[in-house]
Amino acid sequence: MISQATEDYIKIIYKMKGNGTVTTNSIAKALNVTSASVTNMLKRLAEMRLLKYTSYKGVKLTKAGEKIALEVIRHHRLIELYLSEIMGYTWDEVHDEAERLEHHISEQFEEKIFNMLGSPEFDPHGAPIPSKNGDIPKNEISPLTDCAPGDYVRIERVSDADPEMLRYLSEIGLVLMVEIKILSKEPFNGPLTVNVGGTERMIWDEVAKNIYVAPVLSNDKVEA
Amino acid sequence: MISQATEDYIKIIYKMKGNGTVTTNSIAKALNVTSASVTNMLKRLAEMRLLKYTSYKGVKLTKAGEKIALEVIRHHRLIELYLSEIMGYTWDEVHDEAERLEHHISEQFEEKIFNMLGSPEFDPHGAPIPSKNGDIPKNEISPLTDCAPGDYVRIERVSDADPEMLRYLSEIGLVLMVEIKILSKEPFNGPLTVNVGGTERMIWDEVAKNIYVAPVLSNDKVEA
DNA sequence: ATTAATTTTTAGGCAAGGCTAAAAAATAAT
DNA sequence: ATTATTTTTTAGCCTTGCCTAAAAATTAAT
Repeated sequence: MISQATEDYIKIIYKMKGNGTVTTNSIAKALNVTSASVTNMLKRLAEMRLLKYTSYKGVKLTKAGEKIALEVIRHHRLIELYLSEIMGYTWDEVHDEAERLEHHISEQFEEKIFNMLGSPEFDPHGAPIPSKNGDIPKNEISPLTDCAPGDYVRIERVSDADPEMLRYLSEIGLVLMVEIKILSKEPFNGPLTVNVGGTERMIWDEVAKNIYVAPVLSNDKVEA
Repeated sequence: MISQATEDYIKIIYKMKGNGTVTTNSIAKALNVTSASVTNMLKRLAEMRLLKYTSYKGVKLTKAGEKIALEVIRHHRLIELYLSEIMGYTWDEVHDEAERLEHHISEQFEEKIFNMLGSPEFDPHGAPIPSKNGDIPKNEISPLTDCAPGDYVRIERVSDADPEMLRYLSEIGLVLMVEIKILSKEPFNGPLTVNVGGTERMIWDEVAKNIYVAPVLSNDKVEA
């Protein structure tokens, strides 16, 4: 049996591999443990052949490790969607519940909710749900912070990490699939002003960082 | 935070208090650990004031311990019912899944499924679901083994421990709420013959032990 | 009432997964 | 090219929960 701690380490390492080298320190921060604990654990995970670990250098998941990461992430996102779609959770409530349950559901449970949800590809925050064999649904998105005045975009994904932030976002109407128009943008990571459903809103960096968008073609149908 | 091991010990102790003294050995057998491990754990649980423990004598849950037991059992039975009613599990599949999940759902999750199920009182095997404040729904049932020829009874509860047994029982039509007539019973724990939906069946001790029934009044409505 | 059998506890260990404090390595700054 | 700083690793310790083997207590049997 594979422990919860193991799954947590593997998952976080998988998630961090996007932004540069995965260091002992960064793992420690992400998991809220000391670096010493991380070094210790990395050695054991390397023993189990879930990752390659070279002292002082860094860490890289093996195929086996990546498989586990994707399974856990699949669980997490399916559960989030299930809680939201079937059980009436709001999108700020699903993360914490999923974070625990992801380690404890059976394959059967996974299959059942996958079918009940109609083979979904994205979770309530727009994150892709890895398929059973590890494929990740693609969608072309870019950070809201990269937008320029005049852009007309649709919100395709938000970070699920901070419930407070999610509540704030729904309050001001920034939910998935909403289309917004960028009105202005200040330099040096300054705030954007956008039009959301007729209302003008200001979105500063700390908020914008959590939002990913895709361009909307003004006359979708015609150009498709 | 209260560990899974703790919950498992407390739950099993609670369940065993019905049949006489709860001994170190009986706990060990039920949990599939050594007696030495049990002694060790009991000392720690006593420290936590979840039970009273006197060496060589026995063990008794405190109010606090009992509260935990009831919470875990409530979780277990609500989850079993949810899996069966909402997710389409069969009654032999629910126990194992519930056994894991019972330790990891939130209060919110508990409340949601409780409401989705319409404030249920019994799980798919007829076991009572303790209420939030620890009350246990009563129903008057007796072991099938206590029946006498001529009795006309309804199956009100079955043990959920053995999936194989549960599959067998459904196969021969012995499911909850089914009414059966006792045709004969051999002495010395010998087999019973019963009439189940028109078919005559033989039920021997090992099977009958798992079944609990309540008498059916031949003309319910009139006598009620 | 002893002896025999059973049950329970003690003693000592082990693996997971944390921690702190100190040492060592790598990186940055003069 | 040293010195200073930051990062990482070692070393040693702790708790939880499990184990085995031996000792002690209890219960059963003569």
